[in-house]
Amino acid sequence: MTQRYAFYESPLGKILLTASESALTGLHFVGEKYYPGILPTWQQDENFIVIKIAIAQLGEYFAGQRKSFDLPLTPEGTEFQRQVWNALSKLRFGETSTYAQLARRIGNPKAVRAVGAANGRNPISIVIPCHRIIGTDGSLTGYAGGLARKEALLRLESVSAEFRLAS
Amino acid sequence: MTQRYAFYESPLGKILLTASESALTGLHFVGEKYYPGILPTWQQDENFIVIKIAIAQLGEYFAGQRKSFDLPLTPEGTEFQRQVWNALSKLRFGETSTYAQLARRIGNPKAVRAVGAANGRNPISIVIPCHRIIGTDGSLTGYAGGLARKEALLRLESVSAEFRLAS
DNA sequence: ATATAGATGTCCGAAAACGGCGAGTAGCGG
DNA sequence: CCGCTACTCGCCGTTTTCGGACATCTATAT
Repeated sequence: MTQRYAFYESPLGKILLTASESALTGLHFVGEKYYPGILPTWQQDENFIVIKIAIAQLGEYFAGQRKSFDLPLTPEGTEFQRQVWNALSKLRFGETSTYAQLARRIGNPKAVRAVGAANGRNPISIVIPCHRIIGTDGSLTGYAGGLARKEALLRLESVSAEFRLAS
Repeated sequence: MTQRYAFYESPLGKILLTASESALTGLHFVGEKYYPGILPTWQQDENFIVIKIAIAQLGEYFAGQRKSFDLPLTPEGTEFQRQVWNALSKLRFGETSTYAQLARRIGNPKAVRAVGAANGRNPISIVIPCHRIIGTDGSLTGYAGGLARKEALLRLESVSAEFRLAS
């Protein structure tokens, strides 16, 4: 099963999209913490249907016209990670939650730190909204793409980011 | 141990009274500086014996008919605070004292400022007469319920407030 | 197997800030 | 000089803040 990929120039920097035959498998800011790189066997194809749709929806999202994504996704990870990402996906545009709440949500209330780790390994940024998770004390704490991007995304979703930073 | 409470409309404003099973635990002007608020678990009961007596005696006090209160009290606070409130209670109607004198009285002559703080946290206003404490230079300096009320109480006790203010 | 690190949260102790003050000093104007 | 005001500084308990230690759970690397 060959992977296709393409780049998209977002307002927050260049993004790499990767797709399997039938679904999106990755969405990473170029050069971010866990940036996967490109294998020689992959083929670049910005017209591949899944990728095309993804890029279109991203455009709308950054323009403030879209509040939820509608795309086939197959994020690859362990059982635990998929639980976390699953719970993540239920957060809607503009909502935020904390690592502790998320841990409770998946029925593993003490696995707070593990949730943080899993959150960081989210392979499909933005679409799986790992940026909506902040610390219990309101601090942003971290983001694979850099805190600046996390703040920008939250601001885009009109969650008063300044307020949170002020505290 | 559930708390009961009731309100009393005094000439100086609405007052919240709270009581434990056997004694008065609080007496605050509504909205004053350290106003405690009401917890959902408390029950309103203006006919509870302790509260009833308190209200009756307050009525007499404000009418100028009563010069000392006769009520079971259990003010909650630290060791130091209870010392201060205890010493306070020995001041009689019409008497005044200073923060410095009070500090000496409890054998901690240098804790003047701390006495001021403890004074401010008095949970049972009027009955524990924190309003009878003024600055060494005769100024009223402060009152959780507002200086106007302090002055009014002192005037009610016929301590020539005008004289003190004039100086 | 075992050890280690991570996009956390809680707890506890130390340290600093904060008051319902007073005494002491320095400036001002009578 | 005298009286008054304004300001600084020491004092002490309480409250708030801050920082480090630890608990806890997964994934990754030996």
